[in-house]
Amino acid sequence: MKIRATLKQIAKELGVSVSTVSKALNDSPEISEPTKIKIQEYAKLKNYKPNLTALNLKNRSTKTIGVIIPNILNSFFAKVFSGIEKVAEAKGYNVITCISNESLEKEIHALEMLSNGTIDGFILSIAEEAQKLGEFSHFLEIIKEGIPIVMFDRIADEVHCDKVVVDDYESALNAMQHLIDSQCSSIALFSSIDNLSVGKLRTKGYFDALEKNNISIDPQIIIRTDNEHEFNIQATALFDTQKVDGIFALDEHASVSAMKMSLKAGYKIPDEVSVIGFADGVWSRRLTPSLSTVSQHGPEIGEAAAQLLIARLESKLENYHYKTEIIKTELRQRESTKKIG
Amino acid sequence: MKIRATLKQIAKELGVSVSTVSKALNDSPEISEPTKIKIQEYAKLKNYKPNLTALNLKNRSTKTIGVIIPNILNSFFAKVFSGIEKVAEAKGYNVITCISNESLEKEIHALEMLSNGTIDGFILSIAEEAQKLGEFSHFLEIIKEGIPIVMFDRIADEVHCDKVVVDDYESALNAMQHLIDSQCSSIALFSSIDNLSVGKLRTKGYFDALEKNNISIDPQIIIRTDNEHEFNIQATALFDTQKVDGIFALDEHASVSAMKMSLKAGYKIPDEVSVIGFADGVWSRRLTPSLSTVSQHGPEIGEAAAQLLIARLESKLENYHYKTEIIKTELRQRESTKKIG
DNA sequence: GTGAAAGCGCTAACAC
DNA sequence: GTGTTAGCGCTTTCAC
Repeated sequence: MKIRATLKQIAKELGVSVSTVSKALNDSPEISEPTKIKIQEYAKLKNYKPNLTALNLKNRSTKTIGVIIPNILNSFFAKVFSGIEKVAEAKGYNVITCISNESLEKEIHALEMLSNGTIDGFILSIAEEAQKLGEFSHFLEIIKEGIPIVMFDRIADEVHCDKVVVDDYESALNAMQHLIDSQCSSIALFSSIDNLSVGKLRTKGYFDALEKNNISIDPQIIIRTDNEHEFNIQATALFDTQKVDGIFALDEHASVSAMKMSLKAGYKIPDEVSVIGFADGVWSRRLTPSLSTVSQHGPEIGEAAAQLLIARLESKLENYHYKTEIIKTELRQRESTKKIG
Repeated sequence: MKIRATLKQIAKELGVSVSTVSKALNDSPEISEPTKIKIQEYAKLKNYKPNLTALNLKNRSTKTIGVIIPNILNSFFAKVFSGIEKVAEAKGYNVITCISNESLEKEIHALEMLSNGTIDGFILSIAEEAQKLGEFSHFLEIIKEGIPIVMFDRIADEVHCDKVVVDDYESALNAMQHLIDSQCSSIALFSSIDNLSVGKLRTKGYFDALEKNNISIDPQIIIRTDNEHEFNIQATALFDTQKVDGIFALDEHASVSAMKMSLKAGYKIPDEVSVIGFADGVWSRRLTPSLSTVSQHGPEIGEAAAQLLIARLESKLENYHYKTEIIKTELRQRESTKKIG
């Protein structure tokens, strides 16, 4: 194990001072060409790399972004992450990642662990548990310490910071309108994320779309749960007892279950029942029939969040005006919904 | 923006020396109880957190693992990542993540960017481009600098380091045997990852299984490509011209295409054609019919890799004996294959 | 043009 | 028991 070359070492071996070496390697005009060349070549030979930790200490900045994601196995978050990483990489930032696993405790721990000089700022989406309990004081603490936070997707109005969200309410309205326009009149709501901010917004879109179109609400065909197990029970029961001609699903599990259960119940999709859901695009296309989805542009969300954070980190003047950026969704019509002529 | 509390500051405000504060906060027995308490309470009040960057500089270690992943949108890597993160978190390590996006250049860049004191060691899976070109010198460089690397899944025999792999060859043999035992005699090979080390191993398993069972090789029903586009062309052609009663697919795209195209071609699965593939378990279950897969235990791979790396980092004595750990796969029989009585 | 010295925040050996 | 000092690796004034 070769030990890493340092300025001091090079200086000694070349019989010059540390500061000369430093300046030479930074191509300072103070240093004469000959010495500069000599030092630079020697450094290359020795494979010298400046120690970033030391630089960070000096600069009081680490060029590192902390990302806290509730669940990396959820492809939406993986996509957002890829967007963050892309922008970060382009701007010379590192990304340090923690997974809260939807747990408040792990979220707090991650925040603690990184808020000690390791990172310059956070990008995060709130853990389910925190959102369910309405517990956001750990974020406020961090912000009070002067570390900027950008929240995406699952946000909290109580926390003042930059945010990137999807127009969940609008996109629900929109998706519902599409179902209604294609002659669905008895549209079920499928949600296994009723505890999340985004779930609530989408649900509101469902109700408002019905109201706007003078369709009465049928509580029998509405499933609002906060976990997959309970969802499965209720959905199975629903298929046994109710008839629907449309399903609006608020999350991936609900979307796919809607498809699978409809097929099993003998429905023809989309002739007898249309399905629209929030789900991963690649996999939705792979289903037979393919699933129409509300596409959330995950990478763009990540990119926007990273832009926002880096902009704030690099703006000298403190700008107390927090921005909330809204990324538009898109309705992807595939085979699970009827074409509207 | 409140400025972060430092030892120096606290020392001044309390009228003691920096080292007293440091010792008090580290609960050193050298310090008397009263002062200790006084200092500790004041520190808590000021919300003091030791600056990790400074500590890292002092300790010449960062308790941070660099992870380089070819593509986070591939759920296999996301799973491995979650395993890495879990172990790292448990052992008090941070995880810093880069995505090579299958590009050699980005892989080199990530390696460079982090090998300057930012991280203590790497966990990575080789980018497709690097593997295709057989270009591994950048890894050797890093190892020569004394930074340990653990490779997983896509590895290179040329690089001596700790490794974690799946028994790709064995699991291919195994999956093939299952198809053969369930009376498939004309089994297609579907691969869109023929350039990867894992793809080659699985392919070898395919051939050897055929040979062992005295089934002749039919080149007409073998698709070996290194990209999805070319794969789609060849697969479409195959379904137009050939008849098969079994498909062994080496990657997710090939697996799902096999299902979708079979259904479209009017095959009954599994009665007329059986399909086994390497693919994500959750989504395979969601397909109709559900897909039988070779399950790779992604999280376990990540956990093993992290264990291996941390063990090496924390072992004082240099142990030149590199380990290769093999994580067993499991054949998950679902609806796309016939039950064997 | 080159070097000495201070300092980023922290710890630890060594005085007192 | 408490303080002084040196040093981790680097940059940057300020002398020379």
